[in-house]
Amino acid sequence: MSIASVSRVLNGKAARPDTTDRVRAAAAELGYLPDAAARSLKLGSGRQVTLAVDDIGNPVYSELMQGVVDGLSGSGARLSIASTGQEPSELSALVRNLSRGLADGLVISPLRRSSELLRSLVDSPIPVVVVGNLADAVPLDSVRIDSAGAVRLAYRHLQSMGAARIAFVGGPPDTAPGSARLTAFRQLAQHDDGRVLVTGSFTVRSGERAWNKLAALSKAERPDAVLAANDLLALGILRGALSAGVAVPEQLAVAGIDDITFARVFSPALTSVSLRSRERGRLAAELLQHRMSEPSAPPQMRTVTPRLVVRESTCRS
Amino acid sequence: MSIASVSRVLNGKAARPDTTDRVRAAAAELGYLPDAAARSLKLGSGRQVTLAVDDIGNPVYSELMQGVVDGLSGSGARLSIASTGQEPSELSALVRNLSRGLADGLVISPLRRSSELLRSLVDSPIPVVVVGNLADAVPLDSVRIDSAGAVRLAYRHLQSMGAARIAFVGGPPDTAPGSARLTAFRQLAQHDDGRVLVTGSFTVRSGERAWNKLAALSKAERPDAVLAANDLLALGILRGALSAGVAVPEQLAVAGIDDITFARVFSPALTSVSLRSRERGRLAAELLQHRMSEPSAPPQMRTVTPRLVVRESTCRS
DNA sequence: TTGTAGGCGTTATCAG
DNA sequence: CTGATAACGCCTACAA
Repeated sequence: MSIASVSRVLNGKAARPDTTDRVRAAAAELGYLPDAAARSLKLGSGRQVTLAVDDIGNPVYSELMQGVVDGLSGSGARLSIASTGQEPSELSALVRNLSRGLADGLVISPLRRSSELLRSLVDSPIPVVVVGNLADAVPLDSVRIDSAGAVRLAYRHLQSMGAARIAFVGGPPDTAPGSARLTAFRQLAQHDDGRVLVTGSFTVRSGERAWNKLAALSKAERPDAVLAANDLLALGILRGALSAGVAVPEQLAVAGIDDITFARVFSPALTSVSLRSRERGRLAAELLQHRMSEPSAPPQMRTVTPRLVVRESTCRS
Repeated sequence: MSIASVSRVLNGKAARPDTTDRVRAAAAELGYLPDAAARSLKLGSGRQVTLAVDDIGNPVYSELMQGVVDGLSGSGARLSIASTGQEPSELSALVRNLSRGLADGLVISPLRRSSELLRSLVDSPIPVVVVGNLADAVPLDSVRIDSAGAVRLAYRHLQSMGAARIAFVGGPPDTAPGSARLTAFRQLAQHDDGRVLVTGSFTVRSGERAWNKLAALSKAERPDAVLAANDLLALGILRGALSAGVAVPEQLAVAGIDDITFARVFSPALTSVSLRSRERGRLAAELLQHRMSEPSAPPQMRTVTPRLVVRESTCRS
């Protein structure tokens, strides 16, 4: 029995039936498995896709991941996800060390788009798709959202529900979504007396702290609606308000952005603007596969339209 | 400049200073990166750990992952996580295809422990640590929990808060935690008239459906407390009860198991039994590293003690 | 201290 | 249709 025959049979190439059988039998007998490292070395690719995010603890990224799985399904590619989880912006280091053999394609959704990171991405030895709004000059495939549109959707909705003083609770302004959403709100509210609060992280904890600041305001200053830059912040506000005995939405309407799975579970259920994380993941996977099969095609772009999901936190039915 | 010198410098072996400098300069210039596949082939290991779970969408597994990251940090190992996400019990297939070169160690937390899966695990060509309660005869490292203790903690607590009729909402009985927690409850409640409901999945949706069944009960039969087999089910119950205008905890007390991050965010905050997912992840990573350095040591076991976290859903302060 | 050469397990080419 | 053989890129004796 020769090495070459084994390789052929296991890769589904033509072979005489009895040879095929003998090989299969022997492989089963010995528990033989092809060595993925060697195959990857020889072929120059191991059908391995990596998803890199800052914090897989955030439900948004779990959903993004589900989408990537959807988009990859049937292609035979394996997905491995890398999350720094601890230090933000360790992503740069992660990307730099992503040599061939570890991954053959990368989907990345970076909170902070430092120029260092972008350079690593452009120079990457493997195909890259970015989930986020890049500058047009960056020659990279990307899946984008209309941040300004998302904020506007929520803002107009709050107004239409009768809110007179809408406060904005933003995330860290040094992050891409943090700054985009903040800018969008300022744009909209420049003629209203909208109050703006900025927090240190996109977390429930930060949302609760933001609530405390809001609650300390004088009666006249206090908002009757809050637009939060993401759902975790919104949930923190909601939690704070409810604990303080403030009725939602009667005394305070609250809306978030992202429409995470838990948004509908909360009580009152959270009104939110869906950014279709799952679909974005799917699109990213498709772009990546296209890029892997056609490495020198011009950069592509997909844009996803935000959608308002009205629930109890802004509108008691 | 010779290949060997490059290899030596890049791996931190001794070399003359000026050689070192020249190599580094050239590497930076050319953007050279060692090919991980080739290195892995030669060395027989790529410092790559895989975490396999049924559904990374479940917050429990996100926390487990954080723990594995904690336990791995400083070891230089990379973590990649594999989630079937779609078909339950595709884990078997995943494990069977996990040849050398893809991963050098595996942490797995299977919902269903089919004998097929266990066989794959025992025969695996790479070290394996199981997060879950294996039969003692299975020669595998494992991180365990005291399921019966966890259920008892919640049950006794509900009793001590004055609950007279405690209903149990269980998960799928064909899963390991589903069956263990159900058995534990039956054991405890055999002399009480505790009602038992079994659901098809450990999800919020299933919890809501279970609430509908509970709500359809006659006044006399209706429970005054619910013990749910996990927090997602508990949240579903909570959501259902609140929507129906039932006061929690005054008319219905609700307790869950897992103590997911969102448990404290919910309003009323959910009483739950912590199974310390993050610590279990950390322990699993430690066991795995030990196993990788000492492949033929006898199987080890760690057990984590559950802890009751009392919050508003059982006890209005 | 540096260079040369062999082989890790696989696939692809080329004779038989 | 099958068997021998040459790379893939790396690390590591061993020789210089």
